Amino acid sequence: METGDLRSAEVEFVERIGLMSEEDGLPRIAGRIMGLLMLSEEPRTLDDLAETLQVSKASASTNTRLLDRIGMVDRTSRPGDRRAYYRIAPDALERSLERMRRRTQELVELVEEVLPEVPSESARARGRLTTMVRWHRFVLQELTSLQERWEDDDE
Amino acid sequence: METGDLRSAEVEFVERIGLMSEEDGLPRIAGRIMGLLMLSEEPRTLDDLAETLQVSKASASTNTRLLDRIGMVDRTSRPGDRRAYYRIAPDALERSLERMRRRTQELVELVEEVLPEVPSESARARGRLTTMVRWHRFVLQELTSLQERWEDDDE
DNA sequence: TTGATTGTTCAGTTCGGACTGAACGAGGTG
DNA sequence: CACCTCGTTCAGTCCGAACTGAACAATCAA
Repeated sequence: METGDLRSAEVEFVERIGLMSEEDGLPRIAGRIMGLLMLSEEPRTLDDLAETLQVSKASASTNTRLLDRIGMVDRTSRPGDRRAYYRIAPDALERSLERMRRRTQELVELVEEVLPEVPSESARARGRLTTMVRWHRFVLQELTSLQERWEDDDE
Repeated sequence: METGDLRSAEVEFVERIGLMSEEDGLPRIAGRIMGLLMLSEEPRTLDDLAETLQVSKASASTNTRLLDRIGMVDRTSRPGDRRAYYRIAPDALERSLERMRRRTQELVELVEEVLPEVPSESARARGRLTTMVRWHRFVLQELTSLQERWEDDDE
């Protein structure tokens, strides 16, 4: 088990990723797990994660499951070993973008739903909302093409 | 003062924007203010916002100031009137993108700082981190070009 | 069977940000 | 001056998410 304490620069990195994740709406521990796994040469077990990050096994379990569910980490395994080994999902970056796209899409739908309710006398409001829809649709489309270009370029 | 209660579809919209903002790391009330101002034909005073949203004036004040600071709303004024009138900043959409760019930039710097600390034996980890930097740099650059294309296209 | 090992779930606590009431400051008006 | 109006700030409360300990599967081994 590749445990061992982290060096101070690594601790710092893990904490900063934890804080950034919080701003993203993920629990801090989930972020710390991501940070640690980014730095890890080998996948890590639940106990390893809990011990290295000094959090309870319950938290480690809850948060790895969360990260697994949203596709940010993968569970892997080894022959003759009952434990699960967690690693950063190979497509984690794409998943992040995917999450962003979904959020943008949600906003577009929300605005489109309210638009018919805004009286036609409210010309400024209607114009503003219409622009919002156009903008977010544009962003949505660009994010998709961006990803395609990356995938082409990456190989 | 263009007060008056909101219709139910509008209340629904305002609440949903409030919830989405929370996921973005903004207070719910800040989001509700954004939602309300999106729908408003005229700018609104602090008292108007507080009353319509049924929150304290203190909250309205704190959150309009927050939104003003991050450039999402504007304070406007009228002759012979001491009050401030708040509206969605005309460049609010660009500001959102700006915020996203800053966050991406921060992440790039963070990873670049930790990379030299990762031992050269950790080939997988180093490769992963390097790809992360490349990806986010790519996104950063694309977001900028995206905005330029929008601005050209918009006129 | 008993006893480890691994992981999940749940009840309860903790902690921090959001929100409010109230006091205050800064201007304006009579 | 006294008395508004408008807005900010601060101390304190409240609420909910995050986290933990402990109990509980489930699986394997002896």
